[in-house]
Amino acid sequence: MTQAHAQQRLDPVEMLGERFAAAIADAFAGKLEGGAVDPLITPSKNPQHGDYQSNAAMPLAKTLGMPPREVAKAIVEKLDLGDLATPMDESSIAGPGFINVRLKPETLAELVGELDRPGLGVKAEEQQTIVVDVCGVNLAKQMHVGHLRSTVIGDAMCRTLEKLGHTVIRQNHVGDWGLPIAMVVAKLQSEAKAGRIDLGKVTLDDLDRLYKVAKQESSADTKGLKAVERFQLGPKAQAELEAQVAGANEALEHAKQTLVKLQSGDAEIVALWQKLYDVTMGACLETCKRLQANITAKDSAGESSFRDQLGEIVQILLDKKLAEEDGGALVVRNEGLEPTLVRKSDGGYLYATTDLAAVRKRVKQLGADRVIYCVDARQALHFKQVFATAKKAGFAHKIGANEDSTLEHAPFGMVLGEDGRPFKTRSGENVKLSDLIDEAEQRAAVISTEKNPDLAGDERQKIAHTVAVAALKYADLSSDRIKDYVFDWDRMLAFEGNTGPYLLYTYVRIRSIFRKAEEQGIVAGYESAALAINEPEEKQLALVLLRYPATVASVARTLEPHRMCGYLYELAGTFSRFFEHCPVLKAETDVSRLSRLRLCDLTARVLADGLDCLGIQTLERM
RNA sequence: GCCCCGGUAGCUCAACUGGAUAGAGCAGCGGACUUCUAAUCCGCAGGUUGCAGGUUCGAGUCCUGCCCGGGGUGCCA
Repeated sequence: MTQAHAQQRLDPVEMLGERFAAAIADAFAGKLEGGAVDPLITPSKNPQHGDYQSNAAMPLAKTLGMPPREVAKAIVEKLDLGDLATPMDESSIAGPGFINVRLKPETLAELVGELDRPGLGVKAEEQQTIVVDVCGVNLAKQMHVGHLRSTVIGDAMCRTLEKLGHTVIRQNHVGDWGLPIAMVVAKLQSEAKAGRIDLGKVTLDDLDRLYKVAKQESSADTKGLKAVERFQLGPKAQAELEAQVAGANEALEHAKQTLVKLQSGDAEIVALWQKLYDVTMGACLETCKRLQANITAKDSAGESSFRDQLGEIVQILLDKKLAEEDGGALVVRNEGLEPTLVRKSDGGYLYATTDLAAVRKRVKQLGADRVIYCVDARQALHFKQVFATAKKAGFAHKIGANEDSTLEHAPFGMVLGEDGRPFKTRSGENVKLSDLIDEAEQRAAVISTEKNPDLAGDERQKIAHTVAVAALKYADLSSDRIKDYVFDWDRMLAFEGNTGPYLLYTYVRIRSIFRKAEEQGIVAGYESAALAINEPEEKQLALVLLRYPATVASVARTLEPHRMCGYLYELAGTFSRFFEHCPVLKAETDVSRLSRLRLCDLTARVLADGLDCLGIQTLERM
């Protein structure tokens, strides 16, 4: 038996699918046009209906013009499930034509045994090179909850894709270029010259503050001025606003000049920019590390790295007659979309231009078959425009490929506070990601002290960190990413419900069994013990375990990590019920004890592997 | 104005992309601990899936039109 064949036998859905497909082809030979019929096998929701079911009869009834139960009957008559399942007959058909299957206990044991391998049954897919846009920090800005989502969700996608054998390249598209950055550079320069800031000691907090000041200073209150003029609010108000507007225009002009210097490689300005870059990225990568997100310096690919290609990109668009002039600017028009601005009337480029260059690099240089953007949902229109334009311009065509690489936006919603408005501090500032992690750790330490006072201080700190990060990340991953989600400390750190801590706790309980088993000297030999799936709780556990490989695949397909969370939560719950009803160490027979130990071990490994897909680490104790 | 995304139990969320009686957790009520870590488990109660039509053997899921909320919308990124 080949490895591939051994793997193929693993998933009951596929195994049953093959048998059902054969039965359908046999039963309706000559009556069905065009290829194989999907046997529509799915695990049964309700154990009363069996373990698996085929829903194929109903849609077939339509094309065949027969009553669905007749179709089901004809399928069952031709069905050869061999020794996989208990015998099938008319009583296997229910409702409008569901065909219910119950696996034999021995078959179930064999399948679980096959799952119990190093890869846990996860099948390597046809290998692709996949570029994932993650994190997306901006220079001189603290990371906030928006970056948390891109980082955590993006990293989870990457890990899941890697688990399936793909080559994943993370790209942190750092916002490190353009007028806003030049504004901060200009401000940093003037502050340093005035002796108000020490360039050797500058922190991200300093830069964040300068950013806000600079932005404030260079945004002219022309609306205010117009209002004052229109409503004649007095010479004093008018003079103040005129001064503000004049000052802002001056600051803006200065920033533009700084940008020109930066672009032309002025040594002093470039050094200041480099300072900005180093300070920001140092803090960003440190935060990624604390979050156990696998994003490092080598993944950084800032907007600045495309600065010399923007003219060329636009030239290609012109050569291909895709870009046209409109009001002095250059736009690309795509069917059903707003025009995409790729060059301003003053000759400057826009973020669409940079993103087009990035698509080209990712596909042609990095060799991406699939490019995924884990970015805020508000960018949806922007990405539609970029993708459409990139495809027309040939930027999405991988060298030697037959078709364009897929470009996908995996959007996520906002993080809201308990009041339902964007998550901010009381004073209306964005919450710093590093502060968020600090607070999560403090809260986790308090809870840990309450629940398990015997732990040593340093172990508690370690546990608090792991639990805090798990709670924070899991909260972000466990609901459908497209929706906004409500940030709630108590809920994410709760040990009941669909939370990180609950899953960690389940894992810890299993590990505890093995410590105890070792103390009692009864741990040997469970790895290869015969599995005895007899009790209903054992059976349910086995059935849930078998769904793991398909779950990994579905997360990779849909880019929805919350499916993994839902699965792991169900696994943990099913295990807890098993654990409640089926004594392990005190099992009645040696055979049963070893079998259950093996189930425990397998469950722990699936939990750990699934959490690893999400970028969450496990613990031995908590 | 146009486009995109949401609307499911009092609250926070699921529902394997059209399948059987819409499921969890919290909050409420009632049970099970000299434990394999009770940070758990069992039970009760809680629903016109925003509204109205339509397609289908079957709709929370698909199509149309409304209502509510959020977001986006050529010279910021």
